[in-house]
Amino acid sequence: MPEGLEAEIWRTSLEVTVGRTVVDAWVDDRVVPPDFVDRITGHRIDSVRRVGKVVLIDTVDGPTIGLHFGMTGRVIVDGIAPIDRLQYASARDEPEWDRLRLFASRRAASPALVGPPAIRLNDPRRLGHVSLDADLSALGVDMMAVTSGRLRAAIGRRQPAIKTLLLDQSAVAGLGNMCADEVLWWAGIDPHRAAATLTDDEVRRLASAIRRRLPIMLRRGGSHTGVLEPDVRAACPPCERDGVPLRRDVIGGRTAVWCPEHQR
DNA sequence: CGGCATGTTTCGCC
DNA sequence: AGGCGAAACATGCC
Repeated sequence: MPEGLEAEIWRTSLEVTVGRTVVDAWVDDRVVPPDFVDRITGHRIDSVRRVGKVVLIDTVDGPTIGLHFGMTGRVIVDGIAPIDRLQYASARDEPEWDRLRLFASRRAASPALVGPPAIRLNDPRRLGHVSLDADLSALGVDMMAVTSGRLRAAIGRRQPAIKTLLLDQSAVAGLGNMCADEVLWWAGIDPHRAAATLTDDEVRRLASAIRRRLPIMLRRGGSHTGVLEPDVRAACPPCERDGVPLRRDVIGGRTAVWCPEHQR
């Protein structure tokens, strides 16, 4: 999926739908609960939230819709895609990739007045899904609420590589593969390091990198706007900090890009 | 054509 | 029991 930053961008763009009433929905029932249309039709959108990488749409006296994006899911609001192209997904907008279409109106249900969908979830690979009243209690501290203390608590005595821990949504919710590499680069920590071996100072640096860099990447448009942007990840040029060639290693089944000179 | 991809879940093996 | 890695999922792109 898109990472938490993309979810946050979509959450913001979905705010224009607050106050509208869902008058109809179309679903791909392979990734949407079978009773979705019945349960959601007629309910007014109350608020839009983000938890980790999940966008939540609360309805008045109805269920909370959860949008889970998988690797290639994206949101289109009133025909506008806030993120036109995901790095590793298609630039095309194929209606057949729609998994959810929500039709909404500012009045109570009157299908005759309904135009194009207010909200579309478009996902070529179909690794995403839609939930109703999902249980998100297993998620760890949200990426935007990380502090050194909370990060230290999330690490505990856990021995997996720190890169793996940052991707574990039950430890820290919202970081994905690109942001995890990015904050480790800024913190100067080798992604292979066993999480529990990080010193207090290293945990502080990591928490600080998360707090400082995420808002910057959010402003720039998402997870792909860091030092380790996609071109850099693919080519592994010299590190912009110290000139030593970047390296690629598979850690926890995911490609990690890092600098062997300043990340220790 | 082969390999890889901003992710999550499941399965089998220590 | 618990942790870890590989595989599976599904499809487009380079």
